[in-house]
Amino acid sequence: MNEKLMIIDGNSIANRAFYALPLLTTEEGLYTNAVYGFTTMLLRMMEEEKPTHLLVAFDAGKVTFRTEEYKDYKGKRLKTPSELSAQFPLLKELLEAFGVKHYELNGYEADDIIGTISARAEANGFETLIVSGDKDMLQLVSDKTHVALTRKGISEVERYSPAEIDEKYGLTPAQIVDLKGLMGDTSDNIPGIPGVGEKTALKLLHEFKTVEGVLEHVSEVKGKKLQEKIEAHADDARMSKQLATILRDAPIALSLDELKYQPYEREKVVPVLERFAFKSLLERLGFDSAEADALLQQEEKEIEFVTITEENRDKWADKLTSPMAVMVEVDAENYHGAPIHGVSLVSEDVRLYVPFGQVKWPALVEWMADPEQRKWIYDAKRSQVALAWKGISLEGISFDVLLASYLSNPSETNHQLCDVAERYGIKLASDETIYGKGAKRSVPDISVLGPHIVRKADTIYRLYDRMNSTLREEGLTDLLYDLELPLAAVLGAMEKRGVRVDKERLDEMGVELKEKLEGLTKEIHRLAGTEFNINSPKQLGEILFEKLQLPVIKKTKTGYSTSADVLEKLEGAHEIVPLILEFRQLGKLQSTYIEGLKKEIHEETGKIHTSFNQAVTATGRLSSTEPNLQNIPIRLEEGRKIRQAFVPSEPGWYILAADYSQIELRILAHISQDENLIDAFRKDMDIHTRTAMDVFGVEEDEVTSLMRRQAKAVNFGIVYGISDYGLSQNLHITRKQAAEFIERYFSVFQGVKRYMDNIVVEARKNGYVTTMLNRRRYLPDINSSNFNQRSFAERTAMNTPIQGTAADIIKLAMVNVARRMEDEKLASRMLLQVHDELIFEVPEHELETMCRLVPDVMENALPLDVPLKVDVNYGINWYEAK
DNA sequence: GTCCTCACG
DNA sequence: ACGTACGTGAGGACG
Repeated sequence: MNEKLMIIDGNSIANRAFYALPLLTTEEGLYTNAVYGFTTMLLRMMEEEKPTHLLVAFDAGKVTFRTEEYKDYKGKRLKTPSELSAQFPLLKELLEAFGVKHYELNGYEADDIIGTISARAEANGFETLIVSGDKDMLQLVSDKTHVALTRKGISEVERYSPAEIDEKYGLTPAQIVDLKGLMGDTSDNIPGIPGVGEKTALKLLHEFKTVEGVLEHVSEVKGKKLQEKIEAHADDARMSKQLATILRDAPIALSLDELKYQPYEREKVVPVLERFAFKSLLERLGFDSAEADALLQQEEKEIEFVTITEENRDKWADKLTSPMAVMVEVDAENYHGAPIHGVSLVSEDVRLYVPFGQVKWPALVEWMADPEQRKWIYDAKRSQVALAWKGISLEGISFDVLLASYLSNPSETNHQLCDVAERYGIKLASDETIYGKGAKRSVPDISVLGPHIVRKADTIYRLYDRMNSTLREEGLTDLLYDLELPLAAVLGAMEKRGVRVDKERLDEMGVELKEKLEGLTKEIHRLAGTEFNINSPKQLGEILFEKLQLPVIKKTKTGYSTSADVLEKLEGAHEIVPLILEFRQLGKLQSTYIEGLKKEIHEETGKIHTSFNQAVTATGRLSSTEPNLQNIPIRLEEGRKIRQAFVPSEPGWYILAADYSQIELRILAHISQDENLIDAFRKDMDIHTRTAMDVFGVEEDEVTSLMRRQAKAVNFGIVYGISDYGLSQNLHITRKQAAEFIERYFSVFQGVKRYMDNIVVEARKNGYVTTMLNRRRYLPDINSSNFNQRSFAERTAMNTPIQGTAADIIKLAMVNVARRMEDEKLASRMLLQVHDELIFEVPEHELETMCRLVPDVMENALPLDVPLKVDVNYGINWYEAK
C-alpha cells in the first residue's frame, strides 16, 4: 500500500490566506478570512493529492531555540495582527471538526515539526508533500518528499522535486540553507552577508558549493569588495546558515499512525461551518443551507437519564459528586419567588433528573449546600436566588456559562444557553420551542420537559472545556473566577435580602402629585384651547407647533421633537411651555416612581427585590431591572424626595451610602499618566475648578461659576470621547467655541490627548479595547468607511476603558466588602450598587465601624497612581444619607 | 413591537 | 459634508 503524507505549514498558509483575502467578519464579529482561505486550500489539496495521512503544524510561543541562539531572530517581523492571531483558535477548532490532526510544540517552529515528521515518513517509505509559502522548506526536498509552495496568494501551488530545484537554482536541496546563509532573510531578520543577494549567492554556491566552501576560498572570489564583505561577515554567514537549517530530529511525541486521515463526520463539520458563516463551503461539501439548518436543528436521539423518586433515590445518592453540571429550571423571567420545575445533574458517568417534589431529597440538599462540591451552571445567581426563596442553599459554583459567554463578548445581547451552545457547535432546543411563546406559552408534559432540562445540564457539562479554553486564550480566566463568579453570589444575596420601602410614604407623595397633575392638566388644556393627551408627543407637537405656531427646533423621525431640551429653549415663547415641563417631570415621578415602585413591593416581605443583571452592558457595568433601582431620582429636589421612602428594614437602623468621588477622571489620570491630572488628584483639588484654572489660565480665586460649569462639561465630554458637536449641544455654544475649548484642554492635558489618540490606534490594530482587569470590548466598526459608525466606535474606544475600569473597581470593592463584613461578623447588609456608590443598612452600633471599613476597602480595591476617594454618609432613609 | 421621552451614573 | 456626546431601564402612545 502506498502511504502518502501531506503536511501543511499552518502559520505560513494562514498568513498567506490572511493577506490574500479581504477581512471577512461574521455577524458576531469573528474574523474569518484566514480560516476561510486555509480551508479552501486544504480541501483543494486533499482532493488533488488524496493523502492517506495528514498533519497541520503550527508554531508555538515566541521563544524558540533559535531566539536563544540569536536574540534578534524574527526581530524585525511585524507583530501578528490580532485579526489574524484571533483566527488560530478558530482554525484549530475547524481542523478538529474535520478530523485533521494539528500539532505544535513549545520552543519549536512549525518548520522543525515538518522537518522531523517528514524525515520519519521518509524512513518509513512514505511519499510526502509539504505545503507551505516558505522557500526554506525546499531544503527538505528529496525523491520521496516534495514541497508545494503557494503562488499568487494561495490560489496556486508550485511543486518542487530535486529536479525542479536544480532547474530553477542549479542547487541541491541541501544547498538551500547555504543560499540563505549567504543572502540572509530580511523578514526573519537573518543577516547573511550584506550586499549579497540571490544572484551573487547562487554564483558563489555554483562555484564553492557551501557556505564553508565560500569562506575557505575567499581569496578566489572575484571582486575585492565582495571578498572584504565575506571576510567581515563570515560569522554572520555561518550563524545564518545554522538559523535557516530546519531540525529533523525534534522531540516530537507523535506517531505516523496518529496522522492517518479518517473521513470527517458531517455532524461535526456543519455546526462549525455554520458558525463561521462559510455558506459556499457548506454547498461545496454537498449541503445546501436549508439542509444544513435542518441538520443543526435535528433532534438529538433520546437522551438517557434517571428520574429520581422517593423509592429509588437512596441508591443514586453516591452519584452526587464533583464536578457536576446543574440546571435549576426556574420558570419565570423574574426569579424572585418563582416556581422551579426541577433540577438536573450531569457528570461524566450519570445524568439525573430531580422533579421539584424531590428537590428536598436530603442527600441533594446537603450536596447543593456543600461549597466543596464543584458545580458548573448557567446563570448561577438566578438559580441561587430562586432556591433561596425555597429555603435551599446552593454553594460551590465553580463555573457559569452565562458569565463566561458575556466576558467573551460583552456586546452580544443574546446569551441564551441554546445560542451559546450553538456558537460552540452543540445542538440544544431553545426554551421557546419547548414552552412556546407569548400567549401560547405553557408548561409541557414532563415527558418533554424532563429531557429538555437534562439536555441543558448536559450542554453545560460539554461547554465547560471549550469555554474555558476560549477564556484562557483571551486572558479572561481571572476575571471570571476571581471577580464575576464571587460577585454573582454577593449580588444574589443583596437581591434576596431586598430593600424596605415605606409604601405609606409613597402613597402620600402620590396623592400630592395627583392633585398637582390635575391642576396642571386643566391649565394646559385651557391655554391650548382644547383637551388633548399631554403624554402623547404626537398630539403635543400638533398643539405646540401647529396650533400655537411655536418655532420648530428639532424633528424626530416621526414628527416634531418635544423633548425637554427643545421645550427649555421655548420656555420664554409661550406660557404653556413651562407647565408642560412641570407636567412631564411630575408625571414621570407619578408613573415610574410612585406607581411603578408600589407595584414592585413584594407581598410577603414588604420589600423591593430588584435583579442586578451581570451580563448586559457592553462596558462591564451592572444594570438593574424589575424595578430599576439604579435610576431613583436625585438631581431635582421634588424627585429626590422619593428616596425618603427607601428605609432600613430594622427599627433603629440607618441607611449608609458610600460613593467614589470622580472615579472616572481618576482612572483617566492613571491610564493616561497625564501629569497635570495626576497632580490635581494628588493635591485633592476640586477637579472642575482645577480644569477651569488650567484651561482659562486663571488663579483659583478667579474661577467664576460659569468657568467651572464649562470646565465640568468638558471633563464629562472627555470621559465620553469628546466631540465638538456634543460639547456645543451640552453647553449651548457654537461648535467653533466648543472646538476651541477642547483644543485648549488638550494643550494643557497633553497626556490625555496622547491617551485618546493612542487608544483609537490600539482599537484599530486589535479590533478591541480592554479595561485594567482585561475586560474586553470588540469594536467592529472602528475601521468602518461610514463616518458615523467609525466615529461612534472611536468614542467608544475612548470611553470603555474608563467606564469599564470603574466597573471593575467597584465590583472588586463589593466582593472585598462582603468578605470583610462576613469576617468581622457584622450585622450590616449591603443593599444596592449604583455604578459608583454602594448602599447599606446598618445598625447604630456598627455605624462607626462601617464608616471606616467601607471607604477603606473601596479606596484600596485597586491601587492607582492617584488616590481613590470615597465619601460616606448616613441617615434614617436614603434621602437623608447625603 | 417600536418610538419617544426621561430617570440615573 | 457627515450629525452624536458614554452606559443603562421603564412607561406611555400608537400602529
